[in-house]
This record gives sequence, C-alpha cells and structure tokens, in this order.
Amino acid sequence: MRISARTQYALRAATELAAAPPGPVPAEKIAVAQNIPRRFLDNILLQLRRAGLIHSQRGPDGGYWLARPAEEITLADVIMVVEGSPEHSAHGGYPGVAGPLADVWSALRAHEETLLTEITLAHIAKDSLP
Amino acid sequence: MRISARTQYALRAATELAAAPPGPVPAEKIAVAQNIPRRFLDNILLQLRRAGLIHSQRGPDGGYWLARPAEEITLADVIMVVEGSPEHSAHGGYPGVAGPLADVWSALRAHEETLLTEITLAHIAKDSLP
DNA sequence: ACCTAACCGACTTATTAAGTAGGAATTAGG
DNA sequence: CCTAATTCCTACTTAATAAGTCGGTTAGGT
Repeated sequence: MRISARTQYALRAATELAAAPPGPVPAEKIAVAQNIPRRFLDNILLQLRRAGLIHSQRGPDGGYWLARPAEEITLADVIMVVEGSPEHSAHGGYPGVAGPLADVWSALRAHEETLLTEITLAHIAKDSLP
Repeated sequence: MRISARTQYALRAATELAAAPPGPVPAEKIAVAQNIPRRFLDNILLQLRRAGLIHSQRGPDGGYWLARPAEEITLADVIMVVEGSPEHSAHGGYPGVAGPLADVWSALRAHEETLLTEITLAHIAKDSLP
C-alpha cells in the first residue's frame, strides 16, 4: 500500500477545494492549509486541471475549484490522474507453482479499487466515511 | 499496491520450497524454476534464513528448506522479512479537513494485512486459495 | 584434496520520487 | 495603462530506493 507524497498532496488539495465555499481558492491558501511545498503544489494542480478534474482562473482573486460536485469525485479519480493508469500486467503469470500468487495481487488490487471508487471528496471533507 | 521485485522473488522462492519434497533445495534450482537472477536470489535467501523463516545446509546436496510447515507460514511473514517492518506513522494526521484520509489508508492497510495473514505458502503451492 | 553450495559485505547502475528554478501569460482594480 | 496577484509551463537538480552484481570466504561431503 504505497502512496506517494505527490498523491497524498493531490488528495489533500482536492479535499481542501471540496471543503471550501464556492469560488476560486488560490494555490497559496491550499499550500498553507495543508502544508504543501508551494511550487510542487502548482505542479500538481496543473496536472489535475489538465485532467479536467478542476478548473482555474488567473489573476487577482483567481484560484482553483472543482470541476464537478465533490460528491461525484472519487479518490480513485484523483489518484488515477497523478499516478497514471496502472499497468497491471506487471505481475501477470508466474512460473510453475507460484502461479496462484497472481490471484492474490489481483484480489488485493480489486478490493483497493473498490474502496477508493466508493469514497468521494465529499466523504472526506465532511468526515462522513461510509 | 506496490510489490517490489525482491518481495515477489522471496515469495516465489518460498513457494518453491513449500512445493518441494522434504530435503534441501539448492538455490540454483529455485533460480531456474522461478527465473530469478541467481546472485540476487542468494541475497534474498540469506535474509530469509537470518529471519528464521528457512534453514540451510552447505556443501554437496545442501540447500534450503522451510523452517516450519508451509501451512504455518503466511505471505505476511515472508513480506515482513524482506520489506522490513512498515513504519505506518508515515500517514498519520493530516492538517484540518484532510484528516479523515488517514482512516482510508488505515482501512486499506488493515484489509491488506488481514488477507496476507490468512494466506499461507501451502495455499499457494497447492493452488487452494481460501 | 576437491568439488559443491551456502555465506557475506560492498559496490554499481537505473529508475523514480520530490522538490526547485525561472520565468511567461492572464486578469482585475485603480 | 500600470501594477499586483495569480496561474501556467518546461526543464532541471538532488536524494532515495530498487535491482542486480562482484569477488571472494566458509563449510560439508566424498
């Protein structure tokens, strides 16, 4: 269950947006609230925007906001953007007697995906996990 | 769900031992059967032995064998040896509104651990997953 | 003695993660 | 129109980890 700093930052930033009142939230505010290195955060927010998960506005009073309601953005959505699509052919088919190991990884991944697809940013922001 | 090559090798090697008839199995045989770089495998087996998971015998007809019955060695046992004990303080306590994220990781880890603790080398070797 | 196989630490190389740098483009307010 | 705020973008650096290699040493059996 490895979760990179980048991924965690992305989720925390997104949660911050989910919890904020309507309107743009500047990156600086997010960085301070979540204690994320500013420049790095820029980088991540850019990626989220390009993926269409958030929108942005430049200039004074500019900032970022969610492209969809927080109830409709799952953790998996965010994670997939920053981690890239998982190439799950990595553990496919072990020699001989070790074959069944692949089924274990596959079960683990399945459960993980299920869980992360069930939980939305709204759940996190409101502390109402299912 | 990141699983290092080293970990996979360790599990596959252990499975090979679990499936073998009683008596020492030389590293070379495991390396060939599982297509694992020989020197690297040495390294891993050494680690497993030091952890008390397997025993060894030098000289001709030497090799490795499981220290306990395959039914009593879980995947978690093997993984913990090669990955080291998880420092799960890594994601402990996020600022403000992101706090509940920690519960998600914790749930994920709990499930993972449960599953890996339920499955033994015997299950893999005999392809009889629960 | 000799061959086989485990034992051991240190070393090299490749990849990824994490963060930084330096600016350019946009927008609102005065 | 000028200024300040703020996003946008590419590329770079550095640190950590993973993966595998090397060169031998030690012990056991025949």
